[in-house]
Amino acid sequence: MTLPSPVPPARSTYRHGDLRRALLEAGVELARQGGPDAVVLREATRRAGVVPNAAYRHFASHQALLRAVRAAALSAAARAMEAELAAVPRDGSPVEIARASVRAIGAGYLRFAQEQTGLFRTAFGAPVNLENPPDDAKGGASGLNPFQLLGAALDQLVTAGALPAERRPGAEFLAWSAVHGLALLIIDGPLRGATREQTDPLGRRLLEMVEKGL
Amino acid sequence: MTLPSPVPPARSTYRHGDLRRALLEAGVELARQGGPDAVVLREATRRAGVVPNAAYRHFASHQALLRAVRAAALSAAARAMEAELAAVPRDGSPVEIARASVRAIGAGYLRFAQEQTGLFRTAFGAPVNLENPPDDAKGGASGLNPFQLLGAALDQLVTAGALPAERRPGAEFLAWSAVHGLALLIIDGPLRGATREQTDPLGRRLLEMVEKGL
DNA sequence: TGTACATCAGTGAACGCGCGTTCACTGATGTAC
DNA sequence: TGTACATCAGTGAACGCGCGTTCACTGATGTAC
Repeated sequence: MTLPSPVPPARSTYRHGDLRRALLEAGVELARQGGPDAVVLREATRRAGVVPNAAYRHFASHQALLRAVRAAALSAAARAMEAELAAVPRDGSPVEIARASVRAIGAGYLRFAQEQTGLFRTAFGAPVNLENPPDDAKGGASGLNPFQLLGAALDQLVTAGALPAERRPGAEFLAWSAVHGLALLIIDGPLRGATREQTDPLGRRLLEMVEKGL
Repeated sequence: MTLPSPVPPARSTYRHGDLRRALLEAGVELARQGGPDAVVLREATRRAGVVPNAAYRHFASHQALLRAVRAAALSAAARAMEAELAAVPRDGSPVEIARASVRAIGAGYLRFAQEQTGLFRTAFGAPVNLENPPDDAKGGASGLNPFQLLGAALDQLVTAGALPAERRPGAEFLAWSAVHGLALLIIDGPLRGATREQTDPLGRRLLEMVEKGL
């Protein structure tokens, strides 16, 4: 999974200037194109126009680089969800707004999975600990990670009176399961290759199912 | 991810006898312990007590071996689900039986994910084409693969009158999403390390949500 | 304002690793006469 | 029933690959006097 590196970025000075950022950005780009397995330390240094071991001035190991990339991917996901959330119309009853918010979270998640599959895989594909996210770039603008965003939306649902408080505990796991599962069906499973025209209605039906079933 | 091979199985004869089966079984064992990435051709030959390239008499490539292992994992999943299905009590209204069957499919899937995580990952972890399963070992006793088993249970639900026929199309994707998502949350996500006492109720609530929301 | 020096970011070369795969081979087995 | 021979399953040795990581180094930068 090693792609031909682009332009060896001619460096006038002996020092690079901001190698850590350059490596991280290269790593994110690799993840975007090929998921977590494509985050190869040597390739990142190639893209930064630097010798392989130079990476060790800024990351203790390949794993450390991957962790940083994962954090960035998680943050990108959060931002995608916040964007969807921001588009929710504010005029309407609290219940309507709360319901629309939950749907927006789900839709944002699905959209991110489809449009940024590599980053999605990197953020959510393998062992992920959303309770203790890495320090770098925890969330989006709000500072919340994707899981916390969903939690907040569900709280809103309770406050608005659309979800009985006794059903709230654990509800994020149920909602997350449904949406995460559909995302994977679309990018890896039987729905691979389906068009947005086919998957969007499924997404809506799924969110409807969650709303009704919670 | 290469484990120390066990006993070099002393072979009296020059020929192995049933190397294809031995390689496949070794591959399945590797998958069981470490998921698809642990299915390493050389390690399988080591376990079969044979030189690496001997594998090429029976599998065209590493990929071909992996495909066969995946098929076996898929079949194991189908059998786990059928086992759960067989335990559904047959006395009761058709609606009750149909509902219990759908729940059994879901419960079997979740159980397989928790008890045979490596095989689960191998069967469902990465790109999977359940429409055209490989020829070897398509399903369990019934010959149906996991996805088809779910479809059959949903059909039963329609026949029994518990699910409006017009909601049937695509319903397998919704149900599968929910269960698949929860499985991943448990083995990879925030629910990793949770006990059965914690996850079982979540599984029940999830299946309840699906039933109500479909 | 100019010079000496410590710091430490990036260099250059090399490692061991296990992998999948190719080649020309050898010798056990089953078949035809 | 015995022998000659073709088949083809498993051997032995070797490949190139790209990876992560370690070592001793060099030379640009910022700071203290």
